[in-house]
Amino acid sequence: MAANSRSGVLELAVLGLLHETPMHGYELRKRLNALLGMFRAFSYGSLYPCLKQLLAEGLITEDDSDRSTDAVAGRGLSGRRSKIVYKLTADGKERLQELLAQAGPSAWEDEGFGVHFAFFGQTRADVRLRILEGRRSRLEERLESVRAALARTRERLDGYTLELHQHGLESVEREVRWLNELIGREREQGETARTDESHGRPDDAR
Amino acid sequence: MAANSRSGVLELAVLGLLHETPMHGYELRKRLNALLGMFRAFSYGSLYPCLKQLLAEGLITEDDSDRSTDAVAGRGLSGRRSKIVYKLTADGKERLQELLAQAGPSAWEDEGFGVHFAFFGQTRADVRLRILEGRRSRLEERLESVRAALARTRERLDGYTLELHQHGLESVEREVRWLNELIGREREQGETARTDESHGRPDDAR
DNA sequence: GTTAGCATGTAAGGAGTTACATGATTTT
DNA sequence: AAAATCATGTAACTCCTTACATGCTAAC
Repeated sequence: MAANSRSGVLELAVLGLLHETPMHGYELRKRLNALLGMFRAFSYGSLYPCLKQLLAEGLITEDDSDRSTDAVAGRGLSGRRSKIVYKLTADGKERLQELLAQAGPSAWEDEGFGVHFAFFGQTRADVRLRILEGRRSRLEERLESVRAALARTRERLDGYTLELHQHGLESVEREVRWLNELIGREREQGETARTDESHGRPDDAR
Repeated sequence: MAANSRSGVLELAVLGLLHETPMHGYELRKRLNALLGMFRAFSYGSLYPCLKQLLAEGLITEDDSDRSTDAVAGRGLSGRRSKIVYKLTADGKERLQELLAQAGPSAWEDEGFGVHFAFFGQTRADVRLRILEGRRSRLEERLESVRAALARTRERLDGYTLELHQHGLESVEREVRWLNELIGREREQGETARTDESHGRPDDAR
């Protein structure tokens, strides 16, 4: 059990992308930043060391399947190819499933949520729901504490500080509404699935 | 020129708060996190070393002005008081003005913007405007690149990824609208001030 | 008198960036 | 053949957090 901690976020993102299709590092980084859009961006300085480590742990391997195209550019036995295409190993796929099944704080805190959400397509329905609910209650906690702080200090705040807090609150409130919608949809889906599965319509727990 | 780089964000926040009123570290941290609300939070592990360094640079000093209350708790000549109240020195005030006058990337990138905005009350009007405009164009760049990436890859995205990008885009668009409003107000104010100045009443150079 | 919270600090380390170094490939 | 951009990698450094260590002070 080489219980390893390699940031979590990057690992999940890399494994998730490589699961869809094998790629080399340079392309991986571009796809990564396109996928994460507004939420995050990684540099080569973090991506390559991560790949190196995943390789060392046997979660990914160099993909030699389409040598044909690379053989020309390859440098025989002497050294490195100019492109190194990585793909998941069986262990890597297992690890990915493990990461996708985690519905803890790492999945709903600011750093992790975007990445986990981006791979919801590969995530089990019940895990999706728990992550969405986890994030929602996390945000609601934050709302409460900021509202309380605001109420306490309202008088002695200048206009700009007030404006900042107002905008912050509204942003988070907006995200909560978004989450509510998503959660609603997930529950509907869940019910439909369960109904289809049984026949008429039994009950809906919750 | 001991051209020093101590993160910027924390330094500004500490100097800004201490300029309003002297405080000890523990209280400073609470005020800091209340002030920054949703945007950031600092732990003691970063605050105390920062205070230590600011002290070493002579930007802040221990404030012995209200000994009266502390004298009881103070431990005579032998050692530490239980509370260490810090205040700005003349150098510290100068440094604060320097930081508040900076209208560069550090002021409009994600990490810095919130803090700079929180101290807009102490910032010159022209600097405020440049920071707001800088942030706006930064966000617009981001919007463009994400929209472009979205247009390129729209077909092969699953629903969740699309949803994530959509929400991200809308959040940023919302912030841009907010900035537009603020910029509009700033310009109005600027004009009013200039009009007043040019004939009616003299000026108030802050 | 003991728990809870105020108050200060340090050491180790996590997570990532910047800047650099190097070379291959494509475009102009 | 020069310039751009693709591609891989490393070393040093930044900024911050966690966990620990310590003691005071107020409340119950």
